[in-house]
Amino acid sequence: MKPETFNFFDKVYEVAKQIPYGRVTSFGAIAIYLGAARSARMVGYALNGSVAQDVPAHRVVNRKGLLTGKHHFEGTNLMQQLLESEGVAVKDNQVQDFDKVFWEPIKEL
DNA sequence: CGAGTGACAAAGG
DNA sequence: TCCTTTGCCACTC
Repeated sequence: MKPETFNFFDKVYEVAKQIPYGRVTSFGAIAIYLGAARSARMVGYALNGSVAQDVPAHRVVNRKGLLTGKHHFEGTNLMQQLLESEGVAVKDNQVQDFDKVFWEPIKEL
């Protein structure tokens, strides 16, 4: 694997994999950590293949704590169930105590 | 290589 | 924090 292969997408996967249990992060936080704060959309775009990358994409939500990408999961409430199983309170597709479970790769990494 | 696209974010109302 | 508009930028075709 050459460094050139380690692109934006791959970095997103690496960061997402490092999200601690019971914690969530936002697309913007990951984007900033990757040095592309304005490419937050790409983070979500990359996570499209997160399932194939064994990435817990259910821990990645938008900056409001909303499970914007639940539509990309199998079921309609799978994403929420996964988070609740990890101890993250989710209500109406929105993460409760978002500021408490928020995990910033910038600080942690 | 140009046009379209998107799991967002920030700014304005 | 709600709704709308704008910007952005990496990826795909």
